Amino acid sequence: MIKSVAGTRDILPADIAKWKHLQSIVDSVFGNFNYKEIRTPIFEETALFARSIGEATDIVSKEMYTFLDRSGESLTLRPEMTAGVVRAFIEYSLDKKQNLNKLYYIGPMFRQERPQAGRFRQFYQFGAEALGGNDPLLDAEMITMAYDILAQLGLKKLWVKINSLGVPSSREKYKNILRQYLQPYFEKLTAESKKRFDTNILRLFDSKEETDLMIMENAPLLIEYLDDESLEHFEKVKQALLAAGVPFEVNSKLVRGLDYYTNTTFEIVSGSVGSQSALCGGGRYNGLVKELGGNDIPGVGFAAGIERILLACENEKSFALEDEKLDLFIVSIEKGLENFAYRTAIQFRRKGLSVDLDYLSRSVKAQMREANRINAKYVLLIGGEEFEKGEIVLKNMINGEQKNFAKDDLEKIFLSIR
RNA sequence: GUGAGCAUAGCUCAGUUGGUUAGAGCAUCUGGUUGUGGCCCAGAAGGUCGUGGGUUCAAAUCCCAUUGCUCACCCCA
Repeated sequence: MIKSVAGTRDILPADIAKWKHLQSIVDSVFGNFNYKEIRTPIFEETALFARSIGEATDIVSKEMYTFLDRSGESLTLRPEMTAGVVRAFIEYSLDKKQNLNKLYYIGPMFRQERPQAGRFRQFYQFGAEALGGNDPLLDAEMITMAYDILAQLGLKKLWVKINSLGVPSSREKYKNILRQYLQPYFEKLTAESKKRFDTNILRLFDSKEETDLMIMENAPLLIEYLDDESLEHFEKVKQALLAAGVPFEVNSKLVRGLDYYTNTTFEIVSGSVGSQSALCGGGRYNGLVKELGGNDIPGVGFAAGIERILLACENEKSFALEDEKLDLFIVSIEKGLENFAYRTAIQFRRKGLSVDLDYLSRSVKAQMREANRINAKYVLLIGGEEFEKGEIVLKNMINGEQKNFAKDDLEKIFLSIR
């Protein structure tokens, strides 16, 4: 048997309602904040991701689905969406059409990692990008939208963590200070952390090893080395979040793995999923548009993992959806009525009712069971004595009441169903 | 890439120290008087016990290999 590829999954009809529910909340919240949807290709030139996300990041160095197409060009299935959105933004000079572009997206992303709870190789994200503004209100707006969407899904166990990474120059200065602090302890670090010392020294803060944690206990914090402007920006973000009533905690150890972040970074974690607890993450990326060949335009954005969010919703039973109902099921009491049944079904369907009928030549009892199984609100019984008299029977499946109608008086039947 | 655990019916799982035709619940299907659902009752169908090898008189059960899945590390959404 051929099965779906590891780390990919099918969303079966039984699960679709949950996805649509989430999507409708996403559309409405982003719409209320005046964000416009953008759709970009699922694959891009490999160089786009290498330049934006960062050559040395895990995503680029070992997780991308990269392939050569038939002309020999290196293409990559998008591992995240910001790069593609910024590419489109530059390609179509969206900054010339309006000063501030507020965009959102929803769709599949691809990363070749080991699957585990809340982590897939094809996974869905929604997210937003605001390009063209450096206002801290926009940073706060991102966090607020993400929080509102999760809250509207009924999630409770949420923690919003925010931090500021400052501008690249102050961050580099700080990294040197951190290196100096760690130098004497280097030999005591775990093997994993020794590696991080070179690749991404900030990550040492979220090591899970006791010995590393003890060493990091007294390490200097980035926030103490922020330039005044970054500090002021961060302060305004916090004020705006307070104004919006979004609970948050400053976590000066919060580091995000993508190279392009500047100033604000944030993450919302859930206590209701496994160890992959970050439901969404994002931050400001003021150098990215320029890095990708555009003008020097600031940006801020976030992405959220839909599978993780739905997992949290499931575990918290955060929302319940009504069973789907069918307006009408048509039961044929005897054979030979196929054309009448079919024509009737089509007429009601074209009037906007959801209608189904038996395609398997089943007994009346089996047809009734089927009507019940699929939650039909009404059943139309055709055939038998009534049919010979020119009548058909409409049965209300909620209260069991039956009513006869002239078989060609579909308008009246339609009105009593609606 | 590293580590651990688990593979029995469509789904969730039982299966005693290896011992007859491998079970249950749910779901499915058929019946319970001619043409009427839900609840109830009766019955049916459905499994080469992941795959391959080995030990044994005898393997779902023990051993080895292999594949798949799950969870965790790394990292991230």
